[in-house]
Amino acid sequence: MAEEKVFTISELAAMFDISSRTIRYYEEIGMLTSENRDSLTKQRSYTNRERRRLKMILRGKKLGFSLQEIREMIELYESNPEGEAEKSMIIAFADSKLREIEEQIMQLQMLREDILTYKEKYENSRVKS
Amino acid sequence: MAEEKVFTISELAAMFDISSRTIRYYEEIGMLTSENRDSLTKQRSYTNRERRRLKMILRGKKLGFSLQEIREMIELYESNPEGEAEKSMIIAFADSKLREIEEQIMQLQMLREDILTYKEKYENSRVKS
DNA sequence: CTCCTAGTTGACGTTAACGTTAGCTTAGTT
DNA sequence: AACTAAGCTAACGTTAACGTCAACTAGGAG
Repeated sequence: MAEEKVFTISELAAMFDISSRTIRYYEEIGMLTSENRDSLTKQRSYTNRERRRLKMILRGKKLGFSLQEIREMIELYESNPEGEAEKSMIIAFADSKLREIEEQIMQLQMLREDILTYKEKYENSRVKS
Repeated sequence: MAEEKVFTISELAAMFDISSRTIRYYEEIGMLTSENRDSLTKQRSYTNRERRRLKMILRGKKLGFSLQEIREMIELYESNPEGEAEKSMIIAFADSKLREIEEQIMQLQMLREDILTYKEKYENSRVKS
């Protein structure tokens, strides 16, 4: 197996155009982990696994979810349910999130239509170039 | 013309399930106006026009936009451009917002797919009822 | 050895978006 | 007349999500 590439905190920050502080903050509140820190220098290092996790967090943010909501989704995503009851709970949670997301998509499409209509109003009133 | 119905602040708040304070706050930062306040009691009253405006604000919030961004969109929406230059600016702004929104819709659809896939994984592993 | 760069840990500062409380007025009961 | 409900202003409080700054350490470059 190829040695997996690891990143420093500022490399990771640059990738997503955020600050190092933001990454440390996410760790502070337990949304990101940095195991295998250099035992001497205490420097953090990140693997692709953490990079993907961070990407999920930032996607959630862009969609308007709070870090708290994102945390719940991710925890669910990475949970390993034991019994049938837990599985059912997960499915129920997923369903409710799905409805939320579908509602959001619909609203966005309506907003899109509104803006389009609005825009056309001005395009049609322009002088022919 | 029929007399237009007006609402008190708490009626309006109840309609949208928000607090009166929130409405006053929106006025404070200039996103909502309440003309025609009772000259003696200083009580605010709202017409359908303001109700629609509030609805737009709340829709924006649900979609994850900040009040500042929403303010810009509404200002644009209600602006009355004079020359061709202004119209072009409005159209350009609308286009950029449209791209933003379309991107957001795409991301949401991807998230939706992810959740669906994830959910099916658990549904298929359940015992037949 | 000196300097510079990157990183670290506190800890306090900041902004948006309201919540909460106090003290006052007015309108409508009882 | 006393009380209650709804609203008002002014002002301080709160939470999320970082920004910023100080004081320190380790690893190279020259």
